[in-house]
Amino acid sequence: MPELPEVEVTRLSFASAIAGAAVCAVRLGKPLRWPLGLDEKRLVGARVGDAARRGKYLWLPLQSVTIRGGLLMHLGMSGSLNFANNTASPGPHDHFDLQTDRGLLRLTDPRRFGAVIWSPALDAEPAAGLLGGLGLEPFDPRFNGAHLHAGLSGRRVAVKQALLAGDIVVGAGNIYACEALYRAGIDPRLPAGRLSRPRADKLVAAVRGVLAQALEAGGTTLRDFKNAHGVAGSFQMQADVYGREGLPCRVCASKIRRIVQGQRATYFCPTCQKR
DNA sequence: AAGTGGACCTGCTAGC
DNA sequence: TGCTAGCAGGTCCACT
Repeated sequence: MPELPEVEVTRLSFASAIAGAAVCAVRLGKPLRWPLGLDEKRLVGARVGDAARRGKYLWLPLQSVTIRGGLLMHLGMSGSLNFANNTASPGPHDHFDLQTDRGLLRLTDPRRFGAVIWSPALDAEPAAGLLGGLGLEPFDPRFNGAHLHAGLSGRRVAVKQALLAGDIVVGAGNIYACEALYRAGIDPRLPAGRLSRPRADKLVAAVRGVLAQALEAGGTTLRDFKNAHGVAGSFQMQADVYGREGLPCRVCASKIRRIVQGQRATYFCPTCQKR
């Protein structure tokens, strides 16, 4: 489900409401991708700080007299967070509850590819080892044509897969990688190392543009994405290629094609996007 | 080192 | 109507 816009929309929808809250209880459901890494009772009494985001990870600082660190959360493919006052009893897919004096933060994740991990760090950067290989944030000014071009150079994988890998720039998942390449007029099959410097500039702008627009639309809701207040996103209405196999390109009316790259679906316009 | 494929888990949809 | 195969927004890990 969640690419950067969805994660950021989620963060923005509950961060200010939960900041300063005190943890009253914690409930764990079925196992997620990794264990919490701490006896959950130790979180009780901790104060919640300002929620942050790095890539598709959320960072929730927690501090008490006995602990100091935070929860690194990932929504995987099917996860979503809800923050509300009413304490409905947990459903079969609710696998993490953080009950606070200001409401219940609940992770719902049917496929359980998501994670909630305790990390004794002061911020998300050094947390766990999971963030180590991440590339730049897409809105970081250092993410520019030169950086992208250098990151892609020498790589023989398709540019779409290189974008998805997240070691150059984070945040663009399968939907937005397809959309960005379409906007930049780049064939997703182009070997990464063959992307020219001018086209790298275009791709940087396209990645930013697509993510910014999706952010504004509240993210993409293909089946079940909702922000922490249960509101769906609407970017899917604006997608030019993703999920539009066989439909006419909005620019040239060619049929949008679907191929598979690295076991993931890729959608593109065979006319507008060139090698 | 970079590239590839498998793994994790559940639910929904299309097709027979 | 009911079963099955295939597919889904992510990303780590083992292996070549």
